Amino acid sequence: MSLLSASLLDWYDRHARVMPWRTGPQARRDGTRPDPYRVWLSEVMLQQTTVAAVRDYFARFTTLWPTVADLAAAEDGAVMAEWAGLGYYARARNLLKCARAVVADHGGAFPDTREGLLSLPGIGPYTASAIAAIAFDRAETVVDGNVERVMARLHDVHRPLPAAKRELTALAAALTPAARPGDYAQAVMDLGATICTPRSPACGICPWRAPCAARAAGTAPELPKKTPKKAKPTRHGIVYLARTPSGGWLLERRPDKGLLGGTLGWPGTGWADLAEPLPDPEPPLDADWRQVPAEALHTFTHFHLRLTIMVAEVPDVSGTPPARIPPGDRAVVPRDLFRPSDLPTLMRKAFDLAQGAFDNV
DNA sequence: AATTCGGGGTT
DNA sequence: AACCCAGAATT
Repeated sequence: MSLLSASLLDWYDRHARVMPWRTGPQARRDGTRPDPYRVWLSEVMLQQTTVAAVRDYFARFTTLWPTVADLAAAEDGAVMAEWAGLGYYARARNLLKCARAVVADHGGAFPDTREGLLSLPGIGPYTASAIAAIAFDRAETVVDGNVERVMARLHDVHRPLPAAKRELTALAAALTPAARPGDYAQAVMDLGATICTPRSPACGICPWRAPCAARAAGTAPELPKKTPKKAKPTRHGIVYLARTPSGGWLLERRPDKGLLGGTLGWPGTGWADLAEPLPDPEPPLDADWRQVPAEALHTFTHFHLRLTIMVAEVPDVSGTPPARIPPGDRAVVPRDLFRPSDLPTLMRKAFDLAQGAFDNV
């Protein structure tokens, strides 16, 4: 093991705060291994998502579905409902595909190699390495945003991302030790998350202070370089919230592909750029629609959205459980089966504004 | 290589 | 506002 790797593992042993879903160095010495199901679930949830945002979702998922077999047997709509608010909903769809593939094709046990894991839905280069290293003690190299930043600074790499990805991966691989690869992987990421932060890195207390090239050059705070991103345009559309006298709501499940794919929401128009012709208002049914005097404002990865909200009272019809609404379809969900927490954040914003409008009538 | 995927916290 | 986040899939 290199001196660099050893010094980082030493730092990790002294400073690591063990994540709730992991066993730490102490547990490893007891001979226990992390549950691959929990490692997988946490790593998928943590893709582009902060630990604070994930914590409650992870607890809920593992309570509802303690094993991969339990999750594989779950209803699609139930999983989408529990994922609501966490974002990147393709992760939830792939989560189910992956769980069902593990049960159907691997006897209910996750593959224990990087290559085997890579073949599963929703598991890419990072997650495959993370599971292999953390759950199965394989000497694989994890490269996430933290590791990219740490390597760019340690070696003073000025080539911008994503072009520098291959170079940074090679630099990280050269440091990965054969011993304790899972702890080492978490150590590099912890270093990036707590000391080698994007801005104002705490170089003074960094275990790699001495060997860090960017620290010596004074370039640490400006690394890694990144190619500039495009500005976000603003789009807008209309949603229609229909409520029945008994308190039911007309909901639809979006098609599985595209933005918010597979999630529950309100019927509405498409979303057009402000410079383009507005989408034709097409209410889902004939009613006395009233406009709510407030818009739902939301920002996605690559555009801003302003949603006009229309509300109306419509006659009662027999209801449908939300999880039973198939993709592309719509139905009235009875009052006692409707949970606003089942909605993605945009649709919940619209609901909250409409709710206020109904209350004021 | 570039784009499409959420949402919230930090600066 | 811009940037960031234990990225993956698609084009």
